[in-house]
Amino acid sequence: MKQTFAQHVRKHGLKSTRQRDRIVDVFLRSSGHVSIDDLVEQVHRVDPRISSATVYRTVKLLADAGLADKRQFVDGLAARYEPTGAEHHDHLICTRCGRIDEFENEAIERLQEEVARSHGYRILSHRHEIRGLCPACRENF
Amino acid sequence: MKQTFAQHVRKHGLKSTRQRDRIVDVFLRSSGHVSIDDLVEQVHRVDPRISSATVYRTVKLLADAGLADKRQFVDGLAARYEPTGAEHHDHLICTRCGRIDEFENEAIERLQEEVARSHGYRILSHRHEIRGLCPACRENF
DNA sequence: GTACCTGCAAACTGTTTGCAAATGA
DNA sequence: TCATTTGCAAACAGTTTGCAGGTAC
Repeated sequence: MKQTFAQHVRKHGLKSTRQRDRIVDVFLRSSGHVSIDDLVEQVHRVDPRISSATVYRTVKLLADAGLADKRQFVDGLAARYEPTGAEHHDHLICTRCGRIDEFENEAIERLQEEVARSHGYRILSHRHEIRGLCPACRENF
Repeated sequence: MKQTFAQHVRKHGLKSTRQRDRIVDVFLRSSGHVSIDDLVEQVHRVDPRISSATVYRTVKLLADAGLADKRQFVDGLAARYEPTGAEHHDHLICTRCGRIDEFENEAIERLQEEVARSHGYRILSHRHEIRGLCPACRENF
C-alpha cells in the first residue's frame, strides 16, 4: 500500500515529503468513505500546519496511483474517497442518516457485463448505489 | 405531466407564473439529461429575461413534485436533470466523449431487491451507472 | 391586499490554481 | 543546485440566498 505510493512517487520523479507521508498514512488508515474535510481534520491532529490544498493535491496523487477511489455519494455534497481494495464493492446508502454499507454481488456484475456488451460498450468501471432506509431508520422513521 | 405540476403548485399554495410555465414546458420537452445551463439557454430562446436563479428554483420545484430526477453523472461537473418517466432506466456513460445511453434490466433490479433485503434496507431508489468506452470511442481510442 | 415570485447581485461551498518561499534529491 | 512542493490567498464553477420591486390570486 504505502510502498505502492512510494513507487508511484519515485517513478514519476516526484518527491517524498513529510506532508504526503502524513496524509497517505491517515488516508490508508481511514475507515473508507472519507471526505477531504474529514481527512484535513484528522491530518491536523497530527500536524495542524498542513494546508487543505495539499490534502487535495495528495489525494489526487493517490487516485492517480490507483490507491484511492473518488465517490460522489450525495449530489452537491463533498466527494468522498476510499482506499482501493483488491475486491470490488458497491454501496447501500441510507438517505436518512447517511449510513453507508457495502455489498458485492457477482450475478449483478455478470449481468452488467452483458448489458455493456449488448450496447457495444467496453466497461472501465461502474457505480451501483442503492438508496433507502437502513434497518435503524426503518424502525423509527 | 404538466397537470401534475399544476396540481403540485395549487396544493402547496404556490402560484402559476409565466416563468414557471415556460421552464416546465422546455424541461418536459427536453431530451433528458439536461444541465441547468442547457435549460437556461433553451428558455432564453423563448424569453431571455428569465434569470437562471428562477430556473434553479423551478427545477427544484419539479423535483419536489416528483417530475424531475437529479443526476450527477460526472464528478465535479454540473448536475443534470431528467423528466421522471414511468419506466425506470439506468445509464451507460462514455468517459471519453460524454455520450450517455440508457438501459434497463429486470434481472439486475430483482437481484438488487434481494441485496437490500439481506442488509435490512428498504429501497427508495437506486443508481446504476456503467462507465466505459462507447462503440465509437472504442474504435478510435 | 397580501403572500408569493422574480431578477439581480452578493454570498457560499467545494475545489483548483498562481505565486513566492521552502525543501527534497 | 534546481525542479518539485508547500501554504496562502485569490480564483473558480455551480448553486443558493437576501432583498426590493413586481405579480398572481
